[in-house]
Amino acid sequence: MAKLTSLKSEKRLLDRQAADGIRTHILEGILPAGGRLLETQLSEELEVSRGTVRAALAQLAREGLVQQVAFTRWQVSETSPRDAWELYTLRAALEGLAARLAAENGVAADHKRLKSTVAELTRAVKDKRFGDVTDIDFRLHQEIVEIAKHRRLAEQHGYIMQQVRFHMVHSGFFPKDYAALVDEHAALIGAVIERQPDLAEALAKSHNEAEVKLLAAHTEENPRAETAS
Amino acid sequence: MAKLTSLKSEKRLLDRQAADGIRTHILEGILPAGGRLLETQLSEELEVSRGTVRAALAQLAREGLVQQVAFTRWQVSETSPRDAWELYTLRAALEGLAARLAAENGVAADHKRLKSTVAELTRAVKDKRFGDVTDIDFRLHQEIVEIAKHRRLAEQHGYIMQQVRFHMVHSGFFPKDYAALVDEHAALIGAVIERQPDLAEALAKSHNEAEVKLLAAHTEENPRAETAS
DNA sequence: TGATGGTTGATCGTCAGCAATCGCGAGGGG
DNA sequence: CCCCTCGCGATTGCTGACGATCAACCATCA
Repeated sequence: MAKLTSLKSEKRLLDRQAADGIRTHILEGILPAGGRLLETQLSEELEVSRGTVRAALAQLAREGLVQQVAFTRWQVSETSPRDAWELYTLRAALEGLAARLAAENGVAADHKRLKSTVAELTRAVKDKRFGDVTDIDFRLHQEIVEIAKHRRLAEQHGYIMQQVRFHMVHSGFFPKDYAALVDEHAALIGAVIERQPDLAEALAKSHNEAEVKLLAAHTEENPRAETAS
Repeated sequence: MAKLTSLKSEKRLLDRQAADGIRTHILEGILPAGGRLLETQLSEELEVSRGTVRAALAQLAREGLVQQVAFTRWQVSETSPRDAWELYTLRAALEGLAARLAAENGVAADHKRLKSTVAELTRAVKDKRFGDVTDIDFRLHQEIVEIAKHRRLAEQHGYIMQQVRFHMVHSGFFPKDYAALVDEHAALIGAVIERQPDLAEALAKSHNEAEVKLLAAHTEENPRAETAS
């Protein structure tokens, strides 16, 4: 008998699927930041019951993409400069730990995968396929986290990166200095492969600090009327 | 006319209240690790509907105290040495950031509160009120996080600390060297008050690393039949 | 103008019920 | 005796409908 992949391995609970659908809409920017979400409308569009929609919205609220105003409304989260600062500082702390662990634990196969992704990133920058650059950038950081073999870290990092992506889409902030971006990633991956935990952690942190400074400059230039927390 | 206090200040959504009730039971060790939770039974005991119980359990699952086995059962999470390692490494990263921010941002009132809590901790150790020591220890770390003024950090730290408490209750691990505990906390708070971010971050991390080593020794001495992840 | 009260529409919580799935033991075959 | 299969009971997953509660809007009236 040939090896079969389980059919039900990807069978997911309905509320998760509903959350996936809404999440995709939010991350693609189809739903505007601060936009209202109606339970009944969502339940009709997704063809699930209102209870299932409520469970999905609660999940998304935990992920930080949606906010619940008790007894009143559900809405897509807003983006403020304060949020961006929180995301990048927290991301620096988490990725610092991830880089350290990856440098300590990574095996040859991991190193090979990282090198391959860095090469992809370099090619995309050289070819000026800037749309792909962001995706590969995200994937590279995710691979480091996976090598760290830390379930809770991976989960938290995933939520943070989701919010980073959300913030990028809605604030129009994207990296600009692609040459520096490639250099920083190459240095970080080099430290991981050469098993230098301290250096890897430091590079991961400084990489994020560089981005938070760029973001601060961006929000200076593009001030928005956002309510302070 | 006497001033009235808002009635709704403590009015909470019912599913949150249900989650609070179950959470307390779990954190006090009344429900054993791995113990099964029946939706029907909980709804009868808490006198809420099954739907509300499901919402509460989903919330607790997101907090890491409960696990959902699809179509089969809800159960209290298990504690493994791997979990403990994850909790302490992640906690070190988060508290490192918190200590850094607290050292940068703390004002006089914050410093006063920290000193007061350290004094409480010192007194409790001197009086050998070891039950109180743990609570004050937790509160001290929470105060540092609050001073950092970082919403997402505070949220994540809260969830982690909840799981740490859960793990302590169910694994029987408690600090032993109370003198060193007081010294480490005093040094950390000193660095925060003297506005030395680098030192504060380093002390917060080493404090947690010390604990993870104690824990490793503890699990060596008290091996349990736990399933590896 | 500004306070009052009513209307509207949304969320919150409950309930009864059915479908989907799993665990486990009885039963049968080797 | 062991192993496999089947079926039953228990539990979870999901639905639709309902009443209660709450916020926002609007008309009324002093």
